[in-house]
Amino acid sequence: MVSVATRVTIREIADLAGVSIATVSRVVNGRDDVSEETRELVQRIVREHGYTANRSARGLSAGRTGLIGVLVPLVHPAYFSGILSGAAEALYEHDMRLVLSPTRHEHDREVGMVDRLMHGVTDGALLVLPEESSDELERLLEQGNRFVVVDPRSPLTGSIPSVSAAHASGAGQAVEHLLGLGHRRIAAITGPHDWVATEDRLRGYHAALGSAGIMAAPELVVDAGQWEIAAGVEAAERLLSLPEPPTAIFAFNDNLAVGAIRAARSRGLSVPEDLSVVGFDDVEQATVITPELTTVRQPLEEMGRMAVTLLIRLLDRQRFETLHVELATRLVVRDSTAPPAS
Amino acid sequence: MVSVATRVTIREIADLAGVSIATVSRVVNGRDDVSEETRELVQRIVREHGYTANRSARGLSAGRTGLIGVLVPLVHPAYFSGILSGAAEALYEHDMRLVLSPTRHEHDREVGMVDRLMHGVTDGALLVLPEESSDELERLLEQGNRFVVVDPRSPLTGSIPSVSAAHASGAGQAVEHLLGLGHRRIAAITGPHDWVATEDRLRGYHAALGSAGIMAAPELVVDAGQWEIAAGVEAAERLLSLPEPPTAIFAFNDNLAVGAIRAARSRGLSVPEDLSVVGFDDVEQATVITPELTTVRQPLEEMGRMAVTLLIRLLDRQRFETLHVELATRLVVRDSTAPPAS
DNA sequence: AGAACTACCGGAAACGTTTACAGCTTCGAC
DNA sequence: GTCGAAGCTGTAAACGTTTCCGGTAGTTCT
Repeated sequence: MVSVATRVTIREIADLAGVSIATVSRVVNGRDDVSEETRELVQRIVREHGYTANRSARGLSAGRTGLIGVLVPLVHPAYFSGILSGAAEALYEHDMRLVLSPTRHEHDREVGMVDRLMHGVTDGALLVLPEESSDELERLLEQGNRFVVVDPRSPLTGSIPSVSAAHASGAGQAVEHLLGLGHRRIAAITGPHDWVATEDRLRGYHAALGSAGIMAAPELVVDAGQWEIAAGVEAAERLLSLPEPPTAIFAFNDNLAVGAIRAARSRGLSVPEDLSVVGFDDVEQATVITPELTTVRQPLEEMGRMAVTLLIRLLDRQRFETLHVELATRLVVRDSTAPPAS
Repeated sequence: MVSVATRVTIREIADLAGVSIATVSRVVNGRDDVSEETRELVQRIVREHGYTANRSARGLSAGRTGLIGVLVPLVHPAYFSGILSGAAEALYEHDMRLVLSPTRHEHDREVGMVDRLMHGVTDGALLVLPEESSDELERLLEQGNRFVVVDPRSPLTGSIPSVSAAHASGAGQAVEHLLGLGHRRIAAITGPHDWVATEDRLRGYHAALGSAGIMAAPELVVDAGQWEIAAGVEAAERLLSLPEPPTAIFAFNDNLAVGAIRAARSRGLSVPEDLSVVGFDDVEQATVITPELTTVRQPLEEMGRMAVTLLIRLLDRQRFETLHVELATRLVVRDSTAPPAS
């Protein structure tokens, strides 16, 4: 019963096949300088014994571990799970694995973590919503670390590879949808103003209004300052107590939209009859609340997959041509929007 | 710009400190057979150069990689993210890392994955909600794999270490709460009947009713067969169209509870005035819906942490006396419950 | 004063791979 | 019939640690 389970090594496979370990290694790694019959023989033995190369040994010898670190703030579960699952799946297809490193709140730890993570543990990393400044990231890159930023929080300088969603275009779609329904007084509840997501969505909002020939009223744009429900409630209350309140609110994420709906309800307004609300993100909760939320879907899984693709390319060839990828967003129309009351 | 960034090795630290690599290794690993002054000298140099042991090398040499795998079905994001973040944090405190392996739908892959994961990659694993039968798990254990099961889906036989939530006690609390409000016709919407979670919660439900001297009416227990919202809607509709409908529903998870609320609302019943609803899990969504859901909180983070504790004990060969840990659940009273209409 | 510890440290062998290099065939061309 | 090239394979040197084993110096005991 004490099967100590000492795993089968390349040595044993080699002996069994009557070849050298070098040959086994070549077969396992798909090199092409092996004769067809040797290859088949070795492959059969490998299969029969369920041999897989010891990753530590491979890591030591070849300098690549097949592990990718993912630094992600666990505070946004609904958001990060999409990215993670996309990334994990894409990595799996390359026989690589994902090492999860939750970046808690403490900033100072973060930059050191990338560093530590890389050393002898992972070949590269995905940084999701990093706190780091562009400068710090640039420095990491120059030190030879290989990573891709997913959904940068601050604008990035040229050479840092990144994947993000088409914030502006998504915001545009949202506003156009509301315009199409006949709304003219369309408010915006924005997130923290130093986030790329906020700035780009704001740009999209203004652009859409502008090309419909509408001047955005400054009092209709309120800064929630965060992404949480409570902030959404508060911002919406400000909007709804205006002398001439909006007939529609575009909230810059789903949480804020939920807050807006709550604020409306507590004033006796019903959504969407008296007020239309659009969110952004399309997290799971969007379909849980009533009415189900019209919102802009971020392609989270796809972002994860794309980030992996970029990173692997980065690791293979040393030079990286495509630096920044922006993935399309799409408006999902549900029940929280309708033509204005009048 | 081609700073190849060759990391500092133990060799260099040793040279710098004028000692052998063996001594550096001892210091770094906190062995006690090093003189105080040598230790301090080495520690200073290590700190100055930011040296960390290459994990691949350590893994090869010592047979331990400091990585543990977590097999988790990514289909339940709200649920797993709590466990993951608890586990990751606990691991971090032991300077270990978490390798994420999403177990998609394909069952056959799962058992092989544990196996593959262990070999030269991780020292052990956490299996969250495994599909495997107790027998298969037992076999894995005997092959020398070290793992802890988190929230077993099927009942486990003796020797498999596991962490789970106090399903029965939580269910009891929920029912007692409803009884305390004055409810007598309390229905249950159960999950898939072969899950431990379902069976235990059912046991708690019956026990609480029983000790209040109430015989559970069989027609008040309906099997949703899954954990999704749609199933909850359907089950609740069956309950509400009974000749003598319940005044309260205990749904076996939050999704089902959301479904129940929807079903009630679409019949013109309002929650909690006409119908009380209690959920189970306390996922993020519970606070998003209106009314906010009264529900039984599972200590997800704590489960993750505890699983790590158990696993690390298992790896250290400190023989483990406690095989199965059950963590307490706690009723969180919010707005979806109230005294019956009378 | 010698023996027996103890505390500390270094040498060197492992750990399981990858890969540069060299060696052996075989074959076509001259 | 020799030469070079091409195709295949084996040898052995890395990769960066941990840890066993042995050695030296100092200390205590008898």
